[in-house]
Amino acid sequence: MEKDKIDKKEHILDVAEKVFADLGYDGASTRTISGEAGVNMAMLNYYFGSKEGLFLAVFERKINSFRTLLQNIGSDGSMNAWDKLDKCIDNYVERIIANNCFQKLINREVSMNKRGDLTDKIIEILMVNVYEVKRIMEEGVNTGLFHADADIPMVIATLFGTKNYIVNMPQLSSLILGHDIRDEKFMENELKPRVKTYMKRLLKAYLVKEHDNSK
Amino acid sequence: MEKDKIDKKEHILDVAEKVFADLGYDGASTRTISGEAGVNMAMLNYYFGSKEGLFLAVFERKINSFRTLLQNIGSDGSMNAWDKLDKCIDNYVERIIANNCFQKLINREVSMNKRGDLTDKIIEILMVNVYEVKRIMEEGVNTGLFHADADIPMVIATLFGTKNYIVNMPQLSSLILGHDIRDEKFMENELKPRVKTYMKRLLKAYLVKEHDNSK
DNA sequence: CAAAATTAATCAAACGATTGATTAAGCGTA
DNA sequence: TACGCTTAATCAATCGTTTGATTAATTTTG
Repeated sequence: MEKDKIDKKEHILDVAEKVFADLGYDGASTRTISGEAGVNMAMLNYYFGSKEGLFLAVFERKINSFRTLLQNIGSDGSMNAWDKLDKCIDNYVERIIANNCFQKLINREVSMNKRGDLTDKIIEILMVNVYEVKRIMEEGVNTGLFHADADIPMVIATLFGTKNYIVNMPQLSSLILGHDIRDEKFMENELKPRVKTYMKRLLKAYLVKEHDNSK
Repeated sequence: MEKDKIDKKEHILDVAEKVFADLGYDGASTRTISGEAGVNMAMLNYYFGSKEGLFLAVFERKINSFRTLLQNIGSDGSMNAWDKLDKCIDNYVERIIANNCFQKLINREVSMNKRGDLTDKIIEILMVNVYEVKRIMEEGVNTGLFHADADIPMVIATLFGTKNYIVNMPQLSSLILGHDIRDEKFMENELKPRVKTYMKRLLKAYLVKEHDNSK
C-alpha cells in the first residue's frame, strides 16, 4: 500500500532524529541510522539524496511544528503578565521535554558555527519564541506588576538555559537530581511538575516588586 | 632551544583545543589538528597515545586548575553560605566566559549519549565541581540561612544552565541582549558584571527565607 | 675529550577500517 | 511487461593509527 511508503520515510526521520541527537552529525553514520531503522543503507540516499539531505529533512519536519509553539499567549487580554508567564513556562516545559532529542540537536547545531545557512534559519525561528516571552515580561514591567529593575534578557537566558541544561546534559542532571531523567515515568510524573513549580517560584521571587533587587 | 620541545606539546594542546571546539570531537580529524599545529601526524599519537588521549589531555589541562578553586571556597570557615555562593558565581562567570570555546566543547560532547568511556570521564570531572556547589547550598539550607523548601538541584541547573545558554548560543543571546557578546570589550566591561549581579540577585531572591516559596 | 652506543624526536608512507555514496541486479505489484 | 522499491556489492575518499627509517640529542665508554 502507498501508506507504507510515507510511514517508512517518517520512520527513518524518527530514527535519524534520535541518532543525530545522540551521536552528533559527524558521529552518526549512515550505516548506524539505516541499521537502527531496519532499512537498507541505500534507502537513505534514495529518499533524501544524501546524509545532509536527511539531516535537513529531520530539521524541517520538526521546525514546521515548532512555528506555532507560543500561539500568542501575549495577546490574550484576559490574563495579566503573571498568568501569561506561568502559561509560557507550562507550555515550554511540556514541549521541550517531549522533544528533548530534537532540542539537543538544535543546541548542538547552533553552538557549532559551521553550516551557517541552516543555523541562521534555526535562530530565526527560535527568536520568534524568545521575543514572545520577552514581550510578556516587558508588559509585566510596564504595567507595574514586575520589578522595575528586572533584567529581562537575563531572565530569558535563565528560563531557556535551565531547561536546556536539564535536557542537553541528561547524565549530569540525572546525577544532580538523583534519578535517571530518561525514565519516562519519572520524567512525566515528577520532573515536569517539579520544573514547572520551580521555574514559576524562581522567576516570581526575582520579578516580584516586594523584594529588594538593588543590593 | 630546549624550551621549544616542552612548548611543542603545549602548542599542540592549544591548537587541538581550538580545533576540537570549532569542529567537535568527530569533526576534528587528526590530520586537521596536526596540520594546523604544523607538526607531523604521528606526533599526536607519539605524545598522547591516541586521538582520545589528546582530547582528554586538552580537557584535563583546563579542568584541573578549576577543581581546587571551588574546593577552597567550600571549606573556608570565615564565610557563610551567602558569601560562598557569591564567590562561586563570581569565579564561574569569570572562568566560563574567559574559556567559552572550551565550554562549548564540553557541552557538545557531554550532550552526546554514546562513546561512554570518554563522556564518563568528562562527567566524572564535572561532577566534582557540581557537588562542591551543591554542598555549599545545602550548607545554606542546613544552617537556616536559605529557604528550607528550596529546590537545590534545580538551582544548580539554573546556575550552570544560564551561563551555558549565553556561552553556547552566542548568536541567540546576542540578539536577546542587544549586543554582540563576542565583542571582547562588551563582554569584559558590561556582560560579566551584569551576569554576576543578575545571578546573585536571582538566587538570593529565591533562596532567601522571607519570601513565600509555597504558592 | 672523542668515539661509540643509546635514547628521543620526527618524518613520509602505508595500514586496515569505516565513511558517504553509487551501482546493477532482483523484487513485488499493477 | 513495466515501474517503483529494495537489496547486496562495490566505489573512492577519509578516518585513526602504525610502521620503519632517519635525524637530533644524550649518555656511555675507552
